[in-house]
Amino acid sequence: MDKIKDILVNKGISPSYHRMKILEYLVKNNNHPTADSIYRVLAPQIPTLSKTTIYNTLKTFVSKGIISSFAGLNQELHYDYKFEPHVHFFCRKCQRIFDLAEPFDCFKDKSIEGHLVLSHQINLEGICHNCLQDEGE
Amino acid sequence: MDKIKDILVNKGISPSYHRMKILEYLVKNNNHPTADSIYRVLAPQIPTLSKTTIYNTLKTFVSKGIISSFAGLNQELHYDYKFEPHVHFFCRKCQRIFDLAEPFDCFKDKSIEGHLVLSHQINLEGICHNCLQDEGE
DNA sequence: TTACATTTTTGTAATGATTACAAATTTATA
DNA sequence: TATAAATTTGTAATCATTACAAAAATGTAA
Repeated sequence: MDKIKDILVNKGISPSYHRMKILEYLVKNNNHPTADSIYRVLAPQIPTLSKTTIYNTLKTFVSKGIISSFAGLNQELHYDYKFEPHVHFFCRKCQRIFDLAEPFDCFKDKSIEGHLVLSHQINLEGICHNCLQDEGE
Repeated sequence: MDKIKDILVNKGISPSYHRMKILEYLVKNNNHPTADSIYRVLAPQIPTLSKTTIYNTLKTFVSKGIISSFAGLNQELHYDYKFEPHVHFFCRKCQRIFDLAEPFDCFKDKSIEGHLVLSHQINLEGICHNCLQDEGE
């Protein structure tokens, strides 16, 4: 839990209880949660927690570079603590999101056709391993 | 205009007037429009046009593979008729979207770690050429 | 052409994620 | 302890998108 606090302090964010709990959730669960799914898990444990706090906190974390966000198949924002380079695979059947290794590294902080690239996202879409097996049955 | 009609008929979509005008707009304007921006342009020319028709039509086109869609910086859906492989660059300052050449081709219809990849999107974010120049001034 | 069925479009209301904002609470500071 | 600042809450607003039923347009058969 001190590790969580350190992350916040190092980024100049005061480590309030709610912020620590939300970041702790993100660090421990690499399941691409949405604001709503975080709320559903944490609200029972923290009865006073409001959804606005979730949104505020996530927005703060993204702006400070602690987490990243990306749009899912239905436009809902998902959040990600993971920072090793990876790509997201969206399964059209089960709607789950998988992390896959990034097979190259040719964008970050480069200049491409005169444009300065600060971040990049690679999104794959298709049928996941499990759903392919289910189709076969 | 016959070309527009052919595209629709070939995909099994009956070429109604509104559908043709919307597809014509997409074919002629490679400016990544949103449903709303299409509406703002076409509504004055077609006074009876409703926004729901825009949404319905775009959804039909996407499902038939005539156009593709992607989420912009603010989650709004943008539409694209272009089918040569390309990546999208989002400028954080001017919010414009640029098409850049795709520097490799290693996803489409491949199987990666057991998952079948049907489509992919590469999104870059940063400061565009023009905005970099403005900063220098 | 007319009558009927089907398709397309419209317009309004609903949905759902996100944000704005002011009040309430908590925390830090003097 | 008193006061200021930061954080959180809760409700209401926003905005893109969708649902849905009515209206309009189109196609078809007699």
